[in-house]
Amino acid sequence: MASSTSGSSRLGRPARLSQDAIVTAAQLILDRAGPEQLSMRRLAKELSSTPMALYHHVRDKDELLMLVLDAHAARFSRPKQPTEPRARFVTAANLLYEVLADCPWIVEILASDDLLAVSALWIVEDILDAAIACGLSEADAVYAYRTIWYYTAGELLIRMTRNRRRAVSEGPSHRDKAFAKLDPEKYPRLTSTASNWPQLTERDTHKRGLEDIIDAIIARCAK
Amino acid sequence: MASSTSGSSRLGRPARLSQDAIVTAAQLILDRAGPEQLSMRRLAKELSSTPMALYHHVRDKDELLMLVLDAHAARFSRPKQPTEPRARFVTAANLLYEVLADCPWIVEILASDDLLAVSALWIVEDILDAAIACGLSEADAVYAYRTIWYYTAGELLIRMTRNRRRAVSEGPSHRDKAFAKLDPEKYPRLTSTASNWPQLTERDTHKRGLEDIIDAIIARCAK
DNA sequence: ACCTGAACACCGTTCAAGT
DNA sequence: ACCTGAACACCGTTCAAGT
Repeated sequence: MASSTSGSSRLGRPARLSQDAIVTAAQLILDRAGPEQLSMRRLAKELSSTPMALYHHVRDKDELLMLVLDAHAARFSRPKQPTEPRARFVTAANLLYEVLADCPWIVEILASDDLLAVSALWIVEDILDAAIACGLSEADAVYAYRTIWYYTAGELLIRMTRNRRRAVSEGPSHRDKAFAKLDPEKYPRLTSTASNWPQLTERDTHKRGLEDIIDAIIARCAK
Repeated sequence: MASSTSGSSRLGRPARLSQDAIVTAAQLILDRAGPEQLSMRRLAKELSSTPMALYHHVRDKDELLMLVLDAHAARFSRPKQPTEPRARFVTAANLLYEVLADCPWIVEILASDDLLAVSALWIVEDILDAAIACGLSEADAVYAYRTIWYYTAGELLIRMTRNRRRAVSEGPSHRDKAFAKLDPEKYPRLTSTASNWPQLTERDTHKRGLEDIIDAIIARCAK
C-alpha cells in the first residue's frame, strides 16, 4: 500500500505540510504584505490548508515568529572581523542593525519575545568579544551590548511604525500636523529645528550613533 | 422639558459619557490590567455602556491612546532646569525616560503613532534647548534628541515585553532557557558573561547610558 | 501521524435605527 | 446630539472527529 506514488522511495506518504514550508510561506507574507497581514488563517490559506493544520508543526504564533527570525538570521554568514579593536566593535554592532534593518516584521517579535534566535547568537557573541578586546570588563561589555541593543531596537521600532503609517494613509502624518501648528512662543527650539526633522540617510545616521555610543563607553570605562 | 433634574442648571440633559470619563477609565484599565486588556468593548463595559457609544467621543482607538498619553504627560509639571549646560542636558533627557517609565502601555502607542502628545512637547523642547546650550548646532541637536529617543524607546520596549512575559508564565523565560544550553565552545563570551545578564538597577543604568551618549555627542560635535 | 470543520471567546469598526 | 443592537470582517486557539 505504501509508496505507490511514482519515483518516491520514502516510507509512508509525504506530509502535505512541514515546518520549513510554513516558515517559508510566513516569510513571503511578511516581506510582501507586512507583519499585520500575517495571521494563522491567512498563512493557512496561502498554503491551501486550514489554520489548525499549522498547529501540528508549530506550537503557536510566537514560536512561528521565532522560527522566521531564525531562518532570516541564518542567511547571514559570520563575517571576518577587523583586527583593530574599535573597528571590530563598530562593525559588530552595526551588523546587528544590518541583519534586522530589512525586516519590518521584526518588531512583532520584539514585542513578543526576547531577541535570541539561535542563528543570531554569534552576533551577540561578536559584540561582546569586540567590547572585551577594547578593554572593557565583562560586566561593562554586557552593559555596552545592552545600550547598543536598546538604541537599535528603538530605531527599528520607530522606523517601522512610521513606515506602517505611511502605508496606511498617504496624508500628512500626525507629526507633520503637530509641527504645522506649533506655537513658536512656547516652543522656539522645536519650531526653529522643524526643517531638520525630515530625515534621510537613516542607515548612515544609525552607524554614526553607534560610533558615538561605543566611543563614549570605551572612554568612560578606560578612565 | 429640559433640566427637570434637581439642582442642575445646565441646558439639556448631561451626556452619560464624556471624553474625560473615557480617558480616565482607559487609564484605569491600563494601570490595573495592562495594555493587552484595553479593548473598546471592555472599556465600554467598564463604563456600563456599549462599544459604539465610545466612538461618539473618540475617533478610534489610536486617538484614545494618544489622549491617554496626553493626560499622563499633563500630570508632570515642567521642572526648573539646572544652569550648567551638561547637567541640563542630562536632566532633560532623563525626564523623557521618567515620564514614560511607569506606563507599560506606552509601547502600544509607540507601535501605533509618533510620540508627540501635545502635553509632552515641552520635554522635547527642553532637550533641544539643553543640547544647543551645550554648543551643538540645530541639526546636531535634532540628531542628539533622536539618538536619545531611540535609546529610550528601545529600553521601554524591551523592558515591557519582559514584564509581559513574566506576567503570562511564571516559568523560566525563553532567554533563560537559551542561556542554559549555550555551547561554551562556540559562544565563550556569552557563556562567561551569563551571570552578568540578570539586570537589577534599571533606572540607574538607563541614566548612565544617557550620560554616555550625551558626552559622546558633545565631544564629537565640539571638535 | 496528520489533517479537517465547527466552535469558543475574542477584536475594531460600520450601519441603520432609536430618543 | 447621543446612544443602541445587530452585523461585518476579522483574530488565535481548542476540541472532537476523521483517515
